[in-house]
Amino acid sequence: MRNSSRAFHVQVAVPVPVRQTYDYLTGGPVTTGTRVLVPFGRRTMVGIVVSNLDATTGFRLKPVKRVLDTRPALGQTMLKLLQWASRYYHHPIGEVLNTALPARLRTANQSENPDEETVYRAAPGLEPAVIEKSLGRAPRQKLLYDLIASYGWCSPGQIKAHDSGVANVRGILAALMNKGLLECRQRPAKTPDTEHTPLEASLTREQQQAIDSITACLGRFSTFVLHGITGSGKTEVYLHIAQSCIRLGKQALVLVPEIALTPQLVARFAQRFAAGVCMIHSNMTAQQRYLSWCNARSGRASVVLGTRSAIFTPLKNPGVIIVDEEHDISYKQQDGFRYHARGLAIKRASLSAVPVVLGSATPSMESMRNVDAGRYQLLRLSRRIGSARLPEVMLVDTKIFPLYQGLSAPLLEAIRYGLERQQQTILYINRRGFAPIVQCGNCRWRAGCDRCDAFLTYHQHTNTYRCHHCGKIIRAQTDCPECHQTIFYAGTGTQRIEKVLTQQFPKARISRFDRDRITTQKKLVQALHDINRGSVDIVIGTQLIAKGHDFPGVTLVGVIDPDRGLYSADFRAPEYLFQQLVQVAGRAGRSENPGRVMIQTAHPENPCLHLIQNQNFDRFYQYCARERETAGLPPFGYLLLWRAESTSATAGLKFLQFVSRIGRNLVKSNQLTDIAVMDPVSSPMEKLAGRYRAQLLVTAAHRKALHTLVSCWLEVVEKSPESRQVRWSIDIDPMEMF
DNA sequence: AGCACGCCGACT
DNA sequence: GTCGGCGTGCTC
Repeated sequence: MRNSSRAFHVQVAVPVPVRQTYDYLTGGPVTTGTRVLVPFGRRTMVGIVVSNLDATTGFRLKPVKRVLDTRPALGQTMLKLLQWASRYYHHPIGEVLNTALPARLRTANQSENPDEETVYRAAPGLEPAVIEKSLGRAPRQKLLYDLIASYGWCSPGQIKAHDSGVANVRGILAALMNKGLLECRQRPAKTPDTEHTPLEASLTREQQQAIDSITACLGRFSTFVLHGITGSGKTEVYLHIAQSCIRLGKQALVLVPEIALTPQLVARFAQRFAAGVCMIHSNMTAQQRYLSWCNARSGRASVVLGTRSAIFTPLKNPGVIIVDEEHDISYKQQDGFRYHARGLAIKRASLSAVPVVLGSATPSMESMRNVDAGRYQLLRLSRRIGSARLPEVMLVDTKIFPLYQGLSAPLLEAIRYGLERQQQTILYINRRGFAPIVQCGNCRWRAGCDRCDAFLTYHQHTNTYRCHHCGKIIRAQTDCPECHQTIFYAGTGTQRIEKVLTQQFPKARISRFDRDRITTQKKLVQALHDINRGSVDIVIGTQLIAKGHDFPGVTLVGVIDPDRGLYSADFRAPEYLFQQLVQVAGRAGRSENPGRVMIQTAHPENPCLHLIQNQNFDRFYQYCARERETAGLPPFGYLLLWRAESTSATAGLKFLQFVSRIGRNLVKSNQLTDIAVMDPVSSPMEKLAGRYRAQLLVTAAHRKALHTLVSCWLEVVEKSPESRQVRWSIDIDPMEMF
């Protein structure tokens, strides 16, 4: 490649798994964050300029093929955030930058300018007879044509907003254009009207204090933990803060764990801020996401509401970042670039000098530790709004009250009591299907998945055995494949509870609320609606039911089987159990009628359950904190997990043994204290979907030393031929260890 | 990640 | 004698 007279060099991050950038020649300096088309080996790729250089590298540099943006796709703050994230998570910069771009910008396709929109009007000067002839046999085209003719210049968005009952507006517009009945032109995109419905006037004193504290910090960085018990009105606080931002001409970024599961929160924002809200989630098409991205960047959207990846949405004028249900582990990406959206939210807020609000009924240990250390400010909502009180929680000892088909006599009695009074019940059981145990009564053979280290669950409705880990489905058998004796089904899932209740309460209206039944967003909304208008008496649900829904008619919550969560290998199990139970318990007693929660357990003496019973978050936090501090676990120590997977049973472990040898040598040679490299082990579920997984845990007392170690460690490992034998990854601050 | 180069088994 | 297996190495 000729080294021409062009004097400018740029460093470009290319989306490949390599911890390095590549230099190219340009005709002049290029603003960092700009997308460029570059030759890369035999390929042509879209990269991002990360810096301009004046020094020559000695390489025979290739020139950039084309500069793709007039305005950088990644702004300076976003670029800084992503470079920080790349270092923090030790993930290649090119891949990090790539995940932050909307899919539409990952290719060189010349994007139409989203700041302009196409508007249409009826072509002038046409004879009515001509129009009649063209549209006589196309009623939907006629409807739309008449609408446009009466409107004048209008955009597809405005046409859709008329809700004329016509689907496929764009297709029909195209048809009308083809017939020559419409003409079109470009115009600057219109800012949606942001007329708001008035905010709730009556706030509790605590709500008002929280709002005041946060709005007082608008314009500078500050981290708030909003600890609000279930039903205390956190959403109202978010809405007020967003409102204050908008008044200052700024935008609010709101993260939620899963948009599909929080239609009520989404609806409240949409109601308040109308067209000013834009959504970012995985069910949208690439084009829809891109439009939301553009609306956020141009400032047209005043509220951006999205899941984990929405933390990468550019904002013209950031005002506040809100992370709802901040403890939720779905904020942690579980593959590829394993970032935590809460962590990025805090970093982003500090770079943008805006406040960040972490809201939860059960804040994470990490956040509470930061409160203790004085880094975050704690705001509390300790009372429910209106006349609602927190439910009373009882433990039902199943050693005293034996279970019949998963249900104890006191729980059945409580359900009957509720039915007589037309009050609703939620039964929480975090296990789908009919029975999780499929076993031979004679030889003890048990049905397992051949692709995973997991047993199969019996699903009665379809008469199948299913693996809940890889999705494998096989036909149910009548007798044992080993000894041909009869197979029996033991244990309890949602379907069994449904069947038993139908027998026990034949007149009750029972609805099952799990992934098998609720398959689409539409069904979810329908099911929530049915519960809220009282056409259901008993709801049997998994985690799906626990998240953020407001059910005013529910007075009883029964927890069928929390014991699996009590004695798990994962040190975070008590925290997760607490979060889950507080969340599901919070569904009870949200209006005038007091609520009751009954937890069935064979271990009523368990301290964790006691703390849940008292719903004393602070004591629960202190209890967990003591244990974690003693063990040097997060948030008092730091974790790093090497993961490896392979189709061979031993390759992963072998690779990690190699990795641990290198790690230990580095620890020794650098005299690093307080860092422990454990032994590689098979993952708790070693085989998953046909692949064998292993992991290597590293603990450290200080983040900085661990960070430095990882950098050297990776360098050595990546250079080795061993690292090419298996698929491996590194997980900073791992949340789940399976 | 791709994509090519490179060195050993079953085929026209 | 070639076609093609996937191990190894590089991409400014």
